[in-house]
Order: sequence, then structure tokens, then C-alpha cells
Amino acid sequence: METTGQQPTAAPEPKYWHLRTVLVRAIDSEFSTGQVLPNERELAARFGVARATLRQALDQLELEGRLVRRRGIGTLIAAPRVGVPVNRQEEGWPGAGRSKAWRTVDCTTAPASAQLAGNLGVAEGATVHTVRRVRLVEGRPMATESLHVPASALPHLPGFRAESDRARSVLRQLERLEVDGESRSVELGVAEADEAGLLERPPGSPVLVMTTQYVSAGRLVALAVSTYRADTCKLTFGETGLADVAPVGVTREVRTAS
Amino acid sequence: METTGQQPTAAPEPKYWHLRTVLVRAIDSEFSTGQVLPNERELAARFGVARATLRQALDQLELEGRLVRRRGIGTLIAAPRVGVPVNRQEEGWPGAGRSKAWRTVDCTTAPASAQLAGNLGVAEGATVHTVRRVRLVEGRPMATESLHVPASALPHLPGFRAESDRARSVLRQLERLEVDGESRSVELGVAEADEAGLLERPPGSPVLVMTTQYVSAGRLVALAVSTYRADTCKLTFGETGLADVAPVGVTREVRTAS
DNA sequence: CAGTGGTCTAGACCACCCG
DNA sequence: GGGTGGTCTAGACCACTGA
Repeated sequence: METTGQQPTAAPEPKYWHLRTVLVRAIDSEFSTGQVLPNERELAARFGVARATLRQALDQLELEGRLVRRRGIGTLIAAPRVGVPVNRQEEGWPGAGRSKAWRTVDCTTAPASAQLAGNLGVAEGATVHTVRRVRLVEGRPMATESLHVPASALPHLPGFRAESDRARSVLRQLERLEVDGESRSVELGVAEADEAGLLERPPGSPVLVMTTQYVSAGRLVALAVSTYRADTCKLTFGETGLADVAPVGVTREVRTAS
Repeated sequence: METTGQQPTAAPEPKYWHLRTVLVRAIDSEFSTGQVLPNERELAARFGVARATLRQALDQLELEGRLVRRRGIGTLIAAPRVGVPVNRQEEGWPGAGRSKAWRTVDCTTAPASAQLAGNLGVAEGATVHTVRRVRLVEGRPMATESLHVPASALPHLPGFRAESDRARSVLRQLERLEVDGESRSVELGVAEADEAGLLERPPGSPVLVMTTQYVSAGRLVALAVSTYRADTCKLTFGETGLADVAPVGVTREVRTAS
């Protein structure tokens, strides 16, 4: 199992990491999108390791978005990640009410918990509308979003309505507001049970969690928490999209090799 | 090992996922930042599972940034993620030459590979400067960056110099350019060997890969590929930072519970 | 049905940290 | 030293897919 002829005193490279490197090369040179790899038991045998060790390498590659594993089917070469625009307001929230990009799941109106109230800058117990939506890209769910709006930010909201109407009303009222700006943050998370279901992924799948604060007239009028599938999504904040860059994996390899 | 009294016909929840849920509750209620958990063998025994199963749950929690595991020490409750500003130009590149936020590692000047040339919009083989830097937050490395600049974008760059001087010159020249805008993308990746070393993390650690295109006078003048430690970083794109939102984990729990 | 990936086990050894 | 997490093994059973 010589790695690359390293000195005995050198730091010993874990088998699974070496395996990953070998597989990356094989994937890049001998396979193309959608193709299925040999099954895990065979691969493990071929490389002379336990199946668990091989799986550790595959886990890495899946986290990088290079592989997709489907139970009962096999391990496939993943398509390059989809660039999902999140910068333009039309992509995020206002104007999206009529778009097909988002599908409303439900809408609740309830008093804010201490936690949520703090984040929204309102008093605890203040009424807050919460719209839950799913973002679709090419018909597939790519993200979930929980949009929290204090009732005080929507003075002209019509009275009681059916849930689906209420969601529409909230979104419509939001569009009427002048949005001065948004501030966002992005971090890594995992899909909880409900999100996992909406994203059609198993619980624990990695997601990019984007938190957006919408400001109007100097006040925070909405807080959106979105979870994007990390396996297939690349969040793009482009201002005026220049040419798209090639998959990062490749870019980074190039740099490393230089 | 009753989970929560679910029907036999219900979808069986994996043990490691149930374990994770239990641990999340324990962490939030009974532990505080920096505290060490019982060791893995003891925890596994206490929950009546194999150590490997327990580790699967801990892996999840580490990915979420709730735990930190240190070899020879133990498993600690992680501090909340650090918000790292990446939107303001002063945080990213121009003006950072004199700042203490970035430490230059090296600087190379070489012909562009086909891959890199395509991404930069120059001819293959064109001369490109590459500055490698590390971003420090509170003295700790939080990100690595490879900044690629076509020599054609820096017409006034002085001649040959020592490497450290060259890096400084490239950065200084870049600052002189008027930057019309940047377009960014963020996705999930893993740290390769060299990045891992700079970030003081083992290879394969999750990172947020941010790719930034800098545009000046309608032309792409620089391409930056940054890798941020996903365990401790939260990328913030705030325009004019309002109050910070609480840790997302909590926020999301609140929403789920509503 | 046979074949795939997903979960789980019990045990072993190693690399690292500290007193 | 003894204790920690990190790696690796060989095997088992389950859940899902497709023919």
C-alpha cells in the first residue's frame, strides 16, 4: 500500500484519505456524469481495505459534491453543482410571489418566542407571520425557507383568511415595502427532519444555512432563514454575472498543482 | 432503547440520529462552551451502542459546529461560530495590504493553465500572478486565499523582485484599480493537504469555498478562491450590520418548534 | 428475487496529550 | 504512564431498488 513513496518518518497518511485521492483522479479521468461506480464491496476488495474504510473515502467525495449515492442503485458521478442566484431581490423574496421559483408550504401566525423576538427586534410575544416555502430549481427542491415577518411591519394586512390566502397576502404586502438593503450570513448546517423531507434528502444531510435580514425605512421588516442543499447547490451573489467560473474543485486543483 | 414511543410501522429512525437529538438537548441544557463531554467509550456504554455508532452522532454535531474534538484531550462544547465579514472590500482585498487581517504566504508568477486562463478570461499561457494568503481572526487562521491576477491587469508592476516584495507590489497595484464590483459564489468543500495545514485542521475538514471575481473597467482583473473553516466560520455579507442574529441552530429550533 | 447502499457491532491498534 | 480521539477491520443485518 505504498502511498507515493514517502519517508517512513513522514506523517502517515490515513488510508481513506489516500483512497479519496486515488478515486478523485479516477473520477476525473475515467468517468463522466451519471456513470455508476463499481459497488462498495467490490471497490473495497479491489483496494484491499474494509468496506467501512472505503465508505469513509466515499463520504468525503459525497461531501464535495462529486458523488451521489442512491440506496438500491449504486454510486454515481454527480453533475456539477448548480449555481443558485441569491443576491438579486427578485431571486430572494420581493417579486417572487408570482414566480414559479418558490412554492409556499404553509403559513402560521403566532406570538414570537423570546428567541425569535430578539432576532426580529420586537417584543416577546408580539405577533409574527411565518411563511414556509420551498425553492425549486428545474422542478427539484433546492432550498427551504422560513420567512418571519412581524405583524407590525404589515399594517395593511387584511384580516383573517384561509392559510393559503394568508401566505399570499403576507408576501404581497412585503412587496409593497421599499427594501433599503439586506444583510446576509452563510454557514454550514445539517437538515433536520422536516427540512430533510422538503429537500428530499435524508436527515443529517449537509446544507448551507443562509440568514437574511431585510431592512426597510431603517427597520428590520423580515428575517429569512434558508437551507440550501449543500450537495447540489452553489450560492451565487453575482452583481452582474460575468462568465461563470468552472467547478471549484477543478480550479483549486489547478492552483494546487501550480 | 425506546426512541420516543413511535409506532412499529413508522419509519425506523437510525440510532445515530436519535443519539444526536438526545445529545443536542443535553448540550443545550447541561453544558456550556469549553466544557468537556465524557469520553467516547463511556458515552457509548451509557447509551448502549457501539463506539462507532456514537461517533457517527458526534460527527454530525461537529459538522454543525456544536462540538470540537481534540485528540488526546476530549470532546468539547464549541463556541458559537465567528461572524466573518466578507462583503466590504476592505475586508476582502483592496486596503488589506497593510492590514493585519491577512498574512501573505507566498507569491508565484507563472503562465496560466488552460483551466485558470478560462476562468480569468485571458489566453492560455498568459502570465498570471498568484498570491497565497491566510486570513487571521483573533490570531487564528480562519481562511486561505489564492488571488490570481493576470499580469496584463497590472501594467505598472515593477520588475523582478524578491517573492515577498512581489506579493506586496501586486497587492499595492491592485489597490490602485477602481473596482466596479464583485460577484461571488459560496459552496461546500473539503480542505486539501496544503490548505489543511494552513488552517491548522486535518485534511478533509469541511470548508466554505468562496470564489470572487473582481471587475474593473468592465474587465475581470482578479479571481480569488478562498476556503473558510466551516466549523468555526459564519460568512457575513452584511451591508450595514444591524444587530447580529443569534446562532442559527437555536433560531432554527425555534422555528421548528413553532 | 438478487444487488445496492445504510446501519450497527465488537474489537483492535495507533497518534497524541498530559502529568 | 494512562487517557483521549482517530483509524481500521470483518462481519452482520436492514431498507430500498429494479428486473
